[in-house]
Formats: sequence, structure tokens, C-alpha cells
Amino acid sequence: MKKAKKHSVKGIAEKLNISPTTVSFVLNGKAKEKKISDEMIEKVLAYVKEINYKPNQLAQSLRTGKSKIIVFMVEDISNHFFASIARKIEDLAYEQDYKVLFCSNENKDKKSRDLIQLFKDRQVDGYIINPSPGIRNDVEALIQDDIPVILFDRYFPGLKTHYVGIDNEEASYKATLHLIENGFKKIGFITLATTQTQMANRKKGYLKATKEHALASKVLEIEFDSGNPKIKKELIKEFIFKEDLDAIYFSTNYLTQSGLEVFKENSPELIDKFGILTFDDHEFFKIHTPTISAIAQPKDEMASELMKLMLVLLNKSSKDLSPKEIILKTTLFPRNSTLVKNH
Amino acid sequence: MKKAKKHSVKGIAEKLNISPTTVSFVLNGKAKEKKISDEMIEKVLAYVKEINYKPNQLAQSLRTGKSKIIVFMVEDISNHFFASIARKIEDLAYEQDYKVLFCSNENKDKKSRDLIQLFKDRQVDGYIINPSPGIRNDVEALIQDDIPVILFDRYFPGLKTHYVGIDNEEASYKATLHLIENGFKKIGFITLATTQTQMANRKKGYLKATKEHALASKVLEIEFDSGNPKIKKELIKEFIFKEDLDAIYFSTNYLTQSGLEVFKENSPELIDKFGILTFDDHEFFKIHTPTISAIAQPKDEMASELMKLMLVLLNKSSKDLSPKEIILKTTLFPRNSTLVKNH
DNA sequence: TTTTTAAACTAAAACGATTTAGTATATTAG
DNA sequence: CTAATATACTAAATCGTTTTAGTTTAAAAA
Repeated sequence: MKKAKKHSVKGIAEKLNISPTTVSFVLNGKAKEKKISDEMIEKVLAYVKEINYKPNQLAQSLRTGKSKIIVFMVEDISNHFFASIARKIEDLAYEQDYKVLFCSNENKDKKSRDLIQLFKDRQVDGYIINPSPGIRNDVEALIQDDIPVILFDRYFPGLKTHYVGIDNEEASYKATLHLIENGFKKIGFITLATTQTQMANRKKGYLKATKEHALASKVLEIEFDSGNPKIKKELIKEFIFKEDLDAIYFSTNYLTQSGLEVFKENSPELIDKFGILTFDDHEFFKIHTPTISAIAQPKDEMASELMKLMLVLLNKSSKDLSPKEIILKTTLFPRNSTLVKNH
Repeated sequence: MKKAKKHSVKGIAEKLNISPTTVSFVLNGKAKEKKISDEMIEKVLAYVKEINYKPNQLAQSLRTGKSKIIVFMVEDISNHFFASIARKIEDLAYEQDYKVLFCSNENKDKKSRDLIQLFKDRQVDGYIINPSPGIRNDVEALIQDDIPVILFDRYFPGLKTHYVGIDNEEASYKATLHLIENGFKKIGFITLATTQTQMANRKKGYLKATKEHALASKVLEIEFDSGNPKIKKELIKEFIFKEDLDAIYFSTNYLTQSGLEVFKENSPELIDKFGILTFDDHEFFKIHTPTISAIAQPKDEMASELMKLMLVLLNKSSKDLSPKEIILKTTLFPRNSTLVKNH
């Protein structure tokens, strides 16, 4: 197999004895507008097809300032929730000839900032960001620079940005009601120690429901990176077994997993005495014993709303589009862990 | 906030009253070699630092032909196994100033080919590929073009390429022995209907072990995309309950999940009568009832070996490096599903 | 017939870097 | 004292596009 020599606009022009300008116009569909004759268009198109010419994206990007690349930055791309959305985003983007750079900020500001800086130098066209708590200014700076940014899952109160997410408070409120309706009276809430909106609102929902029903509210807040995972489990263990509870509600599947491990490792039989509910669904909750009730976020829909909005932003040169908030519906899947109880 | 004007080599040169060449030499560490004086170096570096200049990667890429982007193509990026490796690859790549384009080929040849074509136009520097069955020629073409390619998880027999993976036959053989040693005599093997190496070798290992111990071998092969998931589960259900078996060994966690669902949905209590073993570990296997024995692939190590090798390839202009095969060790985690049985 | 306007194309600059092939001055060798 | 060599820099080409500002010829208007 011989090394195919690179084709170029210039080469094509020479071969056809015309100017690169003409070739470029035809290639970019500006032929009509630029009064190129039909025969000429035909000729160029035919040759381009014959040699299967594909423009050099780098050169194109350099000239136009558009890289046709978008960034999808999340807390952890290996997390099932984010990975599923990423998978969908990928498809939608490639369909439109965009590439996606996926990256994980570990919910750390330094990492977020480093990544954003990195991408700025690469003139990425747009950002979909699941922001770490302290990057409000950086997000603002991007917006000031007129670069399309969409936040998702969490946002910065008061900062007007495009946003795709769910109504965490409402979802959490309803989920807590579900527990209450099923007879649970001493509901513990295990969440992350953070002021970020998604978690804060889930807590609000929980507190609202318990308060309304005059139930005690017991909350355990765990540091995100509480060093070693042992500590996390120790905290959960203590909370579950020392507090006087009849149900546990986890604010995110990251914690649920640890919680279920705690049961498994300590007293597997005891899990049936508790109501268990979790934010974020996972296939495995359907095969766990007992099956675990969960609040599912509409991952596919989130992905498509994100990309739909992003494409609009990418094609607007004028940034006249006022910040758009897209709030999607969650679904509560009641399963055995909160239904058929023997309490 | 005012829009920061773009800096450039040319701009810097003008400001300092020197030539762009000099600036470039200094920036690329060629100052000494090009006999630039120490004061000059100092001056340039100081100014560059002052204005926090960052070179335009696109321009750089166009000129040098290196995009500093690598592709990580897998079957499905939302799959836990691949997502975990991706997460690690990401870190290692960014450390070296490389970006990574993640993408999923769904194990389909057309998608694989489309993606490769897409990236060629973007002059990606290197490819890490989990190949679909029919893209041998495309991979060969990339290698002919002298572009770094590493296959992983599966390979093309006879085609010499760089490769990172495990010894699937050996791992599968040992896993089957584990079942046999724990008293199981009628072991069913559920796998995908594919001739791809990773699956073929897992089957080989299973067959070898059962044959050696004069046990019957019963294999169920399922089409990857057998239309609707119902059909897949129907097949599994029939296999599990109609064949006379005392253990089930799944060749990949994609099938294990369905298998466990089958048990859950039909007769949850029956799972304790079977030995259950799966290829590929998952956190949830530790909290399933019973806990599920699994063969774990060294995901982190795979990722680091992949990137280590990739970086070597990227820095070799000469392609003198003969194809390197890196075979890593798996770990068998025996858990309750194969240990404490009442059969 | 002369002037305008339209049609069909093109030359050359620009995007922002890297690199080859110099030039001018200073130093050393012969 | 001249020639050779080293030092310290630079002009201009190049990567492969896009786009602005033309030019030339033909047709329409005056």
C-alpha cells in the first residue's frame, strides 16, 4: 500500500487550473452566492469526490477560529450516571460533526480551573460543565468571553447561566413522602458535606417532608474525599446502627454503594428491617436483595437537552439568547426496600 | 471585564523589538542550541510570563503535524470496565499535555470505520482501540501510515500490533477449575456469539478445564445485539432452568447482569442452588446476595501500560519498535456464590 | 455609443505558529 | 593582517484553509 499523498485546496486548484478561492467557495456551499457557474461547481465537486478529498480540520479551525470540539466536564467520568450521559452526548455530537473531550474534575476547583485553562488554549467551541463548588468566577469569565457554557446537575445561585437539571428539592420531597406513606417514621438522610445546589436541595426536600409530618430529621453529612473509604463506612455504620432509625435515604448512589456494603459486611439480615431509598438509579438496584427503591434522573433526556441547547448556542453568533433553564422530570421507582416491610 | 486581546509570537516579537524566530526558539527550548544569548532568553521568558502567553495549539499543530490528541475507542464508554480505564487514561494523558477523544464503536465495524476516518481528518496522533471484529484492514492501514496504534482487550490473530490485554484462556481455565474444585460438576458457560479473541479464548479455557476433568460442557452463545433484551433473557432463562446444571459461568459482566435479573425475576431462591461465576468484577458483586465470584482484570494497570506504551510510540519518529504484547495478570475473587454451597 | 451593472472568477492576505537558510558582527587561527 | 569560524540574531517560507478586495468580460441601461 503506497502512502497516499495529501490533497489540498491548492492542489485541487492547480490540477483543475483554477484558483483556490473557487475551490473553497464550492466546498463551502458558497458557490451560488459567489456566482460560480454550474459547470465549474460540477467540475470541482466531481474531482473532489474522485480523489476523496477531506479538508484539513486543523487548518480550517485555525482560519475560522472554530475547533468543532466541545468539552464535557464532570465530576468523574467513570461514575455510572455521568458515563451514561457521556455515551449519549457522544452520539449526538458526532452526528453534528463535533468531537467531544470528556474530562473529570473530581469536584475539585483546581482541577476544574486547570482543565478550563487547557481547553482555552485549544479554542474549544463550547463547554458542558458539572461544576465544582468554587469555579463560579471561571464560569463567569467564560461567559464574558462569549463562549457557550451550559451547567448541569448543579448551578451557582444567582449566576444566570444556561442550565439543564432536575428539581432536586421536589424530587427529594416526594421521595421522602413515599417513605412516610409507607409507614417509616424515623428516616435518616445520608448526604455529602457540601453546599452545592444539587445536594443542598435534596436536603431541603427531605427536611420539608419530615417537618411537614412532624418527624425528626437526622442527617449525616460526609466529606466528599474523607480520606480513606474506611472512614466513610465507619461513619455510615455508626449512623445506621447507633441512631434510632427505621429508614435510610441516601442522597447519591456514591454513598448508597458504601451503605449497602456496610449492611453486607456487618449484619446482612438487618437490611430488611430498614427502608432503603436512594437518589440516582442503577441497574443493580433491581437485582439487589432487597431491590432498592430509587429516584431516577432522565439521563437520556438530559443528554439530548444538553446537546440540543449547545447546538443552538454554537450557531448563534449573537449571544442574544437569554440564559435558559431546563428542568426535567425525575421518576421514583418504588421497590421492595421501601414496600414490603415487616416493621 | 475587558476582553483580553490575543497574544502571539509575532506580537511578542514586536513588543520586544526582536524577530518571531527568536521568540519561537526560546519558547521551544532551542535557545541554547541556536545560540541565543542569556539576556535575550531572560527577556523573552520574563515578558512571556508577564502576559501569561500560551501558544495557540491549533497553529502549532498545523505547522508540526502533531495534534497532541489521542483517540480511545472502545465498545461502549458507559460500560463500567471501559469507563474505569478511560478515567485513568484521561489522567495520564493530561499529565503529558495530551487530550483524549473517547468514543464508542458499539462493536460495529461501520461505526469503527467511520470514527477512524473522522479522526484521520483531524490528524490524531495515536489510537488506543478495542476493535470490532471486522476492522483488521483498517487497523493495518493505520499502521502502514505509521500512526501509533495499540489494540487492547482483543486482537487480530496473525496481525502483529502493539497490544495490551490479559491471558483470557488461562484466566478462564483457572476460574473453571475453581468451580470444579468447589464441587460443581455441571457447569454451563454463557457467552457471546462472536469469534473475537477475548471471548474465543475464554471459551477455550472453559472447555479445556471441563474436558480435563471429564465433565460435560454446555455452552450458550448469545448474539451481541439480539434485538430486544427480552430475547436475551429468555435464552438465558431457558438455559439456566432447562439444562441440568449446578453452576453458571458468565463470560462477561454484560451477560451476568442479565443472568442475575433472570434469577431475580423468576425464582430468587434458586440462585443459592447454583454456583455463579463471572468474568469482569464490579463493586456490586460484593453486595449482591449471594456475593458473586469474579475474575477481575487489572484495569488501572491496563490503563497505565497503555499510556506508557503510547507515549513511547508518540516520541519515536522511527517506527523501529517491534510490536509489543503486554499481557497482564488477572485476579480471581472467590465469593459466596461459589464457596458456601448447599449442594 | 457610453456607462452601469452583473457574472464569473482570482490574487493575496490572514490565521499563529515553526524552521530553513541566511546575515552581520565578533573572535580566533594561520 | 586576512581568512575561517563562532556568535547572535532575523527574513521569509510554510502548514492548509478562508475571505476580502479585486479584475475581466459580457450584458443591460442610458
